[in-house]
Amino acid sequence: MLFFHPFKIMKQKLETLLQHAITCLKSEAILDQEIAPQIIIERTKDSRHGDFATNLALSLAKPVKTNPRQLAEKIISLLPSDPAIAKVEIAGPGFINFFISPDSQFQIIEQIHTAGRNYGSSKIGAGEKVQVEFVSANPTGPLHVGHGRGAAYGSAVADLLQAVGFDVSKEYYVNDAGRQMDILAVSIWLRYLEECGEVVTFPCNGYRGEYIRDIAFNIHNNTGNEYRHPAELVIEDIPADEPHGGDKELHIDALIVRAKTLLGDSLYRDLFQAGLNVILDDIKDDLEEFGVTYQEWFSERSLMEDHSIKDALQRLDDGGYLYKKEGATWFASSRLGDEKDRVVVRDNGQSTYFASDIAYHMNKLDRGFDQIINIWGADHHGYIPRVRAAMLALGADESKLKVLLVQFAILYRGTEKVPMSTRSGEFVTLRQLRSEVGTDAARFFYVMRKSEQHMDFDLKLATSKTNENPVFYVQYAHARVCSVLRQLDEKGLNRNLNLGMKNLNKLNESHELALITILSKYPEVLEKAALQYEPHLLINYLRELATSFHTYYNAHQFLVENEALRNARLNLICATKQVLSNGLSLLNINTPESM
RNA sequence: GCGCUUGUAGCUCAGCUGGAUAGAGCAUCGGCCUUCUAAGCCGAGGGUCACAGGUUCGACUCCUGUCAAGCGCACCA
Repeated sequence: MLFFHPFKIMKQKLETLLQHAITCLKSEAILDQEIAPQIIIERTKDSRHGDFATNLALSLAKPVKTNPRQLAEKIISLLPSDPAIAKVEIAGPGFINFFISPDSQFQIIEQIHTAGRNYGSSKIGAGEKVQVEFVSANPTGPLHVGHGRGAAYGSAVADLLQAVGFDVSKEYYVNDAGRQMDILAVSIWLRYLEECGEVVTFPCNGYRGEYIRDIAFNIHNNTGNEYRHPAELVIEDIPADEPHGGDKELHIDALIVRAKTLLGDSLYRDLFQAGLNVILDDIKDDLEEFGVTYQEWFSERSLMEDHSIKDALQRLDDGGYLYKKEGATWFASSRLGDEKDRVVVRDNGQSTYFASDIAYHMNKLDRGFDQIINIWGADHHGYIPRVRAAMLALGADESKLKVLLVQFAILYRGTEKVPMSTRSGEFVTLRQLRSEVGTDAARFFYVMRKSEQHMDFDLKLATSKTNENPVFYVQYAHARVCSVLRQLDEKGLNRNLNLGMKNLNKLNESHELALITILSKYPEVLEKAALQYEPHLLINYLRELATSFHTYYNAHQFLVENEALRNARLNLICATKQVLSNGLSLLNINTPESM
């Protein structure tokens, strides 16, 4: 039995015992036969309350019409005895507290040793295909620190799900079609023309980042004047830009049209593609260096090229969900919970971004995923009802769709808010952040907070080398165990695994028992963090584990004279090292052997 | 105006889906290195859980209302 979880077995055992007591209560006519109480067994917060507790007496007090403490006493008297349970107590208003026998607790150390890197993993998600789509930033520039949070969170969620047995596929939706990409192409073209020596005024709505100049520079270097046209022709009869009393949208749209006519379809496409490739490659490298990898990079444009959009719209039409109004085609999403209907084909014949998204979700459904998880920036929350409506209209079970929102991190430099806008080119990139604080710290920091929580990210603090960052605290615990093992070696001592396992019962210091209890919680923490999509629970756990270890370290010497005790302690701290390593690795954070 | 999210220590955040005395980290103050790394440990102070009602044995947690902050309400993506 590879995935053996003592805690689960313990809970099941307690449940069986309590069930027995309930049956007795019924046969003694204390409890009505009809009532089937839910037995809830939870971990205690405080070790003085034992290891597990149930509120059964509290919830049954009313139907039984007696006070909870009296009932608890009765229940306890009806419990069969069990060697794994050392003590049962009544506490507070009527809780029943269970104290697990130490022998039973010690088993966990052997479990961890046997399971190794698999300790904590499970199969609860077995047989279920899950897709996690995240980041999916427009390939119009480098990723910034806002995307970083989505990347860290999304990959953590996916990896957690994988660890508990789901068949997970990570995917990036590439918005390689649409107006924003045209604006990118034009921005590159204009910078290119500047490289050629033409004098053009850059549109206020264009992408102004330095990376655009780099791309233009390279294109000019590689292809010479192939894309060159005189500036006069480029701006001839173009409506004025905003600073000159015009409309910036009209201005840039006219420039797009001009670029297409002057360059022709083929050259325009080449330019467009060159920009896309450079930026997308950069994003891929960036994410990979951040420890984020994907199974699939899904192209929006492919949905147009293989007629998926047409097919999807056809399906909506077949269901009677499409209608024409004012030259456009509308999806009657308001009939399916959206606040109003949405355009899917504009009056100029172009399909909207939403139409692509409908096709994309149809494609996801067709690929047979049981769960479709979309991780979006919180600013897109208004978009959820229309996608749900699309799922329904496509005849899908909309509960398959889960949208998890990530609040943007608000950047500060000290007390000063850092303004961010991709267009203005004024942003801190993920790459900058990583090089300043390190990948480990960045990942840890991002995932440390609940995803829907607004997050203040103080660059000054994160970039300062003062190491207030909790990631070091956890890594340090791991490094300390390694250090102890090195010391063992230096002292010419050997580790005797079996001797240690035989003497686990010598671990009776309160610090040791506390540490063992925490180690035993890891599988349930992992399971919960995965099923609730809350990786911060894992971080919290690792911090708690590290604290417990550091406390123990300071209170007791591990490398003691007594060989039996020494090896028992070594087994305990090696189990700790294993769990720290499992947790950190899952989050793609390094586990240094020395610091 | 409508909708979504948030409001917990001076600051940044947890709080196991309704349980026991609301917890960490940072900051402040006081202790601990001839002993396995002091990036550590121990202790102290600090709270009307935004506010007001309600539901029940029991509410930070659920319901209603109010206030405050962020975001969204396109034939943009």
